[in-house]
Amino acid sequence: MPFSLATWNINSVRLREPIVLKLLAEQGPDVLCLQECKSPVDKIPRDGFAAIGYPHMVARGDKGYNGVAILSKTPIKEAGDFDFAGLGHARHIAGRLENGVTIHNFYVPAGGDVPDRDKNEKFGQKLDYLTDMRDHFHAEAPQKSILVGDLNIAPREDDVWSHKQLLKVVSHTPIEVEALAETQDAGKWVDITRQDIPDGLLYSWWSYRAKDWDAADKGRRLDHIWATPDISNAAHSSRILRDARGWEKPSDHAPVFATFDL
DNA sequence: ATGGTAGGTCTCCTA
Repeated sequence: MPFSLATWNINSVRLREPIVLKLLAEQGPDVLCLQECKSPVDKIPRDGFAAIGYPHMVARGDKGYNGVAILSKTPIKEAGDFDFAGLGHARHIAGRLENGVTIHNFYVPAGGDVPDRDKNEKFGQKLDYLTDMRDHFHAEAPQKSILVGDLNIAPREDDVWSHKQLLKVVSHTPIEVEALAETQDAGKWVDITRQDIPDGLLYSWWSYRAKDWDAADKGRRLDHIWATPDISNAAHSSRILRDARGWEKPSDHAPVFATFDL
């Protein structure tokens, strides 16, 4: 049975309920993973999602920050949540589908503006978060699993609009790229988006601060879909729905999709 | 080099 999933940093699920509904109605992924819901779990507008065919949800939430949720057409069971780096933030939720696939939904800390942990505590927290992710997946090899989310790192030169100009910009510094690679290696995670689309510029985020995000096109690929080797061959049809960045009251992220024949 | 926009919330913090 093929099943499709999408991951989307929604930047307030309550404010953007209309475009979440639009995405679900028009694209119909079986599973939608959201980050930056910025809502307590009991205030997520789940009735609206249920009404159009997504009655199942697992989620974690903080009051005004962070927050992750997995919406599903079919039943999904909670399968744990991590508090990496001991931040006490709602940045991860895992769910298990009836087909036995485990989905990890992450919102990795953005890391502040200065890429130096001595001058910027947030950057240290980001690196610590990635170290704990790495250690976890090293200690316990994930199987039949998909890891998605806003990982807040654009690893490849063609994942950013200018590799050279972003080398010292948080999200594309060599130390972050290395930390992400170590996390990926520790779980033997396969980057599904780049497995399907190996060549060319690919972005999932464009700053709100650009005058004309579409024309300037100064994007970064911060949002990822990874899978374990036992199911990575089943993946296909990856895409990024750039159109959604231009919708009414948009998120600054576009949703990333993949399909798995399982 | 700087400042630009957006969301949430006990007015500034986070991205």
